[in-house]
Amino acid sequence: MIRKEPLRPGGRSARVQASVHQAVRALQARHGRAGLTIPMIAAEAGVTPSTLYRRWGDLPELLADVAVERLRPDTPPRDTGSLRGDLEHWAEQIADEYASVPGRALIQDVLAANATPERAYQCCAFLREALGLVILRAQARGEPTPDVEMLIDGVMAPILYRILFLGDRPDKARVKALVARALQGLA
Amino acid sequence: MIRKEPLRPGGRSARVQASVHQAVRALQARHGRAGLTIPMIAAEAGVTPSTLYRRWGDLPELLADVAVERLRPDTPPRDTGSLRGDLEHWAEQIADEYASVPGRALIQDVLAANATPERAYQCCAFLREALGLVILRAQARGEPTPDVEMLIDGVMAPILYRILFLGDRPDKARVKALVARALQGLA
DNA sequence: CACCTAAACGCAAAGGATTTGCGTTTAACT
DNA sequence: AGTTAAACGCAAATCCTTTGCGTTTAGGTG
Repeated sequence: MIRKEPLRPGGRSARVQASVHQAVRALQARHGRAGLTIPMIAAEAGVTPSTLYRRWGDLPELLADVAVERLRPDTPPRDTGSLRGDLEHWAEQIADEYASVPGRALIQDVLAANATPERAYQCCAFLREALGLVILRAQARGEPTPDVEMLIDGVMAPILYRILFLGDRPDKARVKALVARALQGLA
Repeated sequence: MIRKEPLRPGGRSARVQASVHQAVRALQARHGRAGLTIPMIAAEAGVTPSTLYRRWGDLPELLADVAVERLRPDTPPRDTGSLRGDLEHWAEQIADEYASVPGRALIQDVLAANATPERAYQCCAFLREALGLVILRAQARGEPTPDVEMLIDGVMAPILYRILFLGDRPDKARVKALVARALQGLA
């Protein structure tokens, strides 16, 4: 949904986009992710391949577009009653989601689309938004809080680094330690 | 170089591999990275496309193979006389290298090769090795040292996260702060 | 409400890329 | 020197990608 909406005349943008996204989800669920092609997606979505080539350029771009939508959080972080609890619970949830086979593939799809780095930025923005909410709740409780960048560097970056480069979901103890370290020495 | 060496009969493995790697470097330097194709690389390397398809499967795998070799460090981290100095200097160097346009592309190539996650692991191993050396030198000086995983989480992960997801090379002040925080509270 | 315009789409042909079977060459081992 | 199996070159078949052109659609206008 990064493309500018057609403010000018023609364009059935929305309808095609929706059916293509749905087609990709269906095909990825049915077959694996490997071997997915643009003609295949076009057939499933009921459009011609040239439409997809014109709109997205190539398969990686299309997959990245779908991936960003799927990475968009559907629910805000759970309120556990404390900053530490919120962070631990939410970081665990993100780790589970991103370390799963489909989750890791989504991140790869986003990072592989080298034509539009804005998509990777968008994914980080989802995390920032969630962290911002957690921080606001903590401030409302009167707890001392770190800033968002500290949590990005101290908690999210290590989790994502390990998932991406080591194929390794950090275990609960490590996540707890990352959170503890990020909260260390607050006023 | 991940493939098992041909311990059995045939195979001119090494010769083809070398000329293909060289061809990719030459083509990426001449034209951009975009628009690179397997037939193009095959022509430059003086082999037939089918050879490359049989050995690597597809373009992302081939590019990932070349990228890992190019990410292999050629010199050990400089000895500045102190652990903090070594880490700061080396982290700056890695940040510069990985945040450059070709550097970022190499990392993307490595992460995009979803058939062989071992390559991403290998890249992390390069960093671990360098960090291990820095730590050994510090221990020889009698300095207290963190363990490698602490530095991976505290210094390398944030740098790489920001380069990959934000397209943003952390500035010198942030790198210094990351190092300082990772060294905080050592025995 | 009817008309106008430009973007998006479908179709189909042309141009490349990918796959695959088969014969040949190469390197290690005897 | 002979043997063997992997790797390679070649070429045909298949599939994907690109592109020109006519048609449809959505938004703007009189």
